[in-house]
Amino acid sequence: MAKEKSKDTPQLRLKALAPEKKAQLLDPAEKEFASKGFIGASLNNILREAGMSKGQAYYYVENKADLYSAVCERAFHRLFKKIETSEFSPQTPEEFWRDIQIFCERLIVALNGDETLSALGRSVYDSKQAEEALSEPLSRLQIQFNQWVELGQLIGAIRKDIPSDLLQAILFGVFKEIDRWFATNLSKLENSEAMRLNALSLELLRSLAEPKQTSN
Amino acid sequence: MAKEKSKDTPQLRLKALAPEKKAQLLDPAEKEFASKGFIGASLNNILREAGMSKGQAYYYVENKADLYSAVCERAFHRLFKKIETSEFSPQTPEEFWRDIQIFCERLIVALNGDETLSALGRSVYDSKQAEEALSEPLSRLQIQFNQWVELGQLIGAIRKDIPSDLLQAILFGVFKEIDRWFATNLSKLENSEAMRLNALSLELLRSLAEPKQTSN
DNA sequence: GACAATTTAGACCATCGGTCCAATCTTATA
DNA sequence: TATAAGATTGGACCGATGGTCTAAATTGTC
Repeated sequence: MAKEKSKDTPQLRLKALAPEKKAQLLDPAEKEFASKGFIGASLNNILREAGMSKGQAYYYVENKADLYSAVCERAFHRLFKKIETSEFSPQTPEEFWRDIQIFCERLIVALNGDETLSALGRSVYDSKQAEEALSEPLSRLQIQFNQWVELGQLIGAIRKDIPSDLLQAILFGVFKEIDRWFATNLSKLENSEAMRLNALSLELLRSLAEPKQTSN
Repeated sequence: MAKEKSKDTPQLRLKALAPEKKAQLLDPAEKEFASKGFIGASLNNILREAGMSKGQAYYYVENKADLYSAVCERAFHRLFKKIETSEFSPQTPEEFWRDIQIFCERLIVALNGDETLSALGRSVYDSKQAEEALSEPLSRLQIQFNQWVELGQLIGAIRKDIPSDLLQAILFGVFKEIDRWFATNLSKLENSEAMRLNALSLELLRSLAEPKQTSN
């Protein structure tokens, strides 16, 4: 008794599931979430598409938010496998910002090559609920981000006069708006103009984060 | 026949409604939207609270989004009556940014004095749907904002190397994140620190919007 | 082959925003 | 004042939503 097989939570059961069966649920879910957003996505639709009964799905997933989270985690891994982050250990502000630039470029390339992925990414902004559903993976991302910021501060690439979570929020906010703007306006843009704005955007982020020249 | 009394749309009927009856619907609605957000708010709840039947409510309001919009418009007027915008015709960048600062200070004071109002304001970020529901008043706001930006560009207070809608989105985004951060962190802050960060935030916005020193 | 544990199907639930129309209440006209 | 026409209201009803529950089917074990 009490075999402790520990498959007693939906999340663990999902993790232990055969890949093709996992995909049977997550693939249609990803398509639906990416195209309709978190709130607009219909669970019933997804299940119909997946050919799966409610009882079955809810055996592997806690609720809609949990399904969304699972979908996003999978997509997230897919993205990071594409980016294959190289080592990141800059010694000077110049190196720091060069590395950041390289990372951003890779990110952009990766996202451009996978429309579903980037649509899914943008779906985070669909609603508070979507953001809450991803609070766990997002906070992991934030920790990573924080390490970068701390490193940047250590070598003088990033200002110290703003609470780091506020700075972080601002940078994320700017990044988000730029991302959104490009997502809706890229098609109308000359290629050269697009590249100019791209470079400019990064400079904008940099100018926000850099220490003010006066002191510090 | 065809008397053209023109009360044939819910919006017009609502506008023509006796103030106290209008309040009977909008007051509970405002409370609900402010505390639960656009999506979380329950129409049935609001109607129960208002002591109003569905048929009645839908006679004065097109749908949930329309009700939300009406609530926000009313709150918006309330806010602007508090701010009483003075004339705005700066001649130099210094004057421009001073005026902006004055405006921001008034805005902050006004919002601090009305928690429901600021909660309602923040509810715009609840979801895409909320934003869409307010697209009309928001676009009016944007026109106003654009005029400021154009004026600022004319007198050299605002950069011209970024498409103005992108710049606008970025500034709004930063403003939003700062607002959010203060909303959740203000209580933990020393008063002097709060004031320092407040001034710093404005400088941040300014540094984003100002022309780069090198050229124009 | 028998027993226990895991897995599945899908009826069922409350609630949601929204529709509809018969009943009532106002108003204008004759 | 009687009546017809319009404005207003109540609330039953609708399809769809995310979520629950349980009896049955399947699988694993000895």
